[in-house]
Amino acid sequence: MPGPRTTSPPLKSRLIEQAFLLLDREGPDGVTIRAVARAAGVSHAAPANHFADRRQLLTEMASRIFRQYLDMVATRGSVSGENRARAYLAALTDYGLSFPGRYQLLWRKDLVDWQNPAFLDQLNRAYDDFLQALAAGSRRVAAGDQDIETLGTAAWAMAHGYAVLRSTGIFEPRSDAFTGKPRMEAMLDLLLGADEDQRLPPE
Amino acid sequence: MPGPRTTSPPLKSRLIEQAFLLLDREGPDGVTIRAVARAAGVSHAAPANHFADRRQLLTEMASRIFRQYLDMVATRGSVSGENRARAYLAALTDYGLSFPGRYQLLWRKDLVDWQNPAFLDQLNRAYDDFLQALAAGSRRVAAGDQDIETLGTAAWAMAHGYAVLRSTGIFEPRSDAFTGKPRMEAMLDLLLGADEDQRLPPE
DNA sequence: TTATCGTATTGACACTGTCAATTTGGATTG
DNA sequence: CAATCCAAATTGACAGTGTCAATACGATAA
Repeated sequence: MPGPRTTSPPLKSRLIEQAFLLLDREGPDGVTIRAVARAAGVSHAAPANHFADRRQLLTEMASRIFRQYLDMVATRGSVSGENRARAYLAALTDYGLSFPGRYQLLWRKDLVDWQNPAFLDQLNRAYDDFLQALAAGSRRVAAGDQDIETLGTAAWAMAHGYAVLRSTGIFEPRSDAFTGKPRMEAMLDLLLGADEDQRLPPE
Repeated sequence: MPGPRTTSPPLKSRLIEQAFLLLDREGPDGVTIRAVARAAGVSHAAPANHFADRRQLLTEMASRIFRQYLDMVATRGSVSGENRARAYLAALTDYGLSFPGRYQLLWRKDLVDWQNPAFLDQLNRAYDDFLQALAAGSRRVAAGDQDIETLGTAAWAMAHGYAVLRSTGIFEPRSDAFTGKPRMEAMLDLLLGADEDQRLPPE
């Protein structure tokens, strides 16, 4: 039996596709059920068959966004040779600046259901992996005189905060005055140490 | 003649008062023009005489919130004796955790007009003061081998990021495993140095 | 008294999310 | 093949929202 012959791309995927276009163009508030339906060429109530409500649509989008971010981390880590912990952090701000709408959505608790088990599990798994990579690359943690969670929280908060503040326009993109490195790299050096776990030669 | 007999407190201040009640109870999205008008006991279009649109109301609220934050910084600095830079950072997360709705509003670019000159000026002035305090308390900056803006950006981003992530519930309130200090303090130690610019005895 | 002008009210419009009732069309039966 | 069934899409409605236009109100000024 040759499987169910799908007559056209299922509406659900078309809806999500259009929703992402709206998200990138107009931000989270532009993603209304009715606008998505219009963009997909269906009636305003058609999406209700695939998403219980607006929050569920946005939660599903957030889940995909997070997966996309993790892909970026994996790619970056294996390509540039920087250690995995730094890849997590640098990719976070890079992603936030490349896709402001998607990034903003991720942290809008009112629009995304953080209690969603799939989403929560994905996030916890990533954070644990990040902490492990961080511990492996830090001399002070290895020596046992530094709380890995404090370091991890500090680094994650810094990367996230920088992404948010850059995307609001409060911070300008500048380089460190002494090293010439991009600001984010210099900031990570401050926290993680410029001398430890560097893989690239100082050029 | 005993002065102009004001029949009742001016509507504008009553509106803002009710708006803050709504903000604290329901978050930024609960502050609708109509809800504020209802709470103040006037018709739905009455606020239009005092705020051109919803964005302007929320921008005015954001301005007051920022001023309130600066007051908290000043009080904290003069009471605890910690240096001014640390007071800025600690107060930021404290405020964010004490008033989640107000803090969330501050960073909602879609709801608050960051280009508002008064608001922008207030923010820049505070940030410059923060940088100056930071420079005064840092040996490495004083020695001239550390970009003060990188340090300031890192610290500000970290404090803001931590406030946001704590208020979403991603991070739990815990103490540093080695020093026993609150997490935020331990994080600041990582960045600013635990040994420099400490005013309080180690108890 | 009359005129004026800032302020509040009423009413409307286009938009939103969500629910109920209905239609549709393809697959699954008898 | 024809009858049935059922998921999926449509239509229509309701209560909200922000915002605009026209109106009514009231104190002050002439």
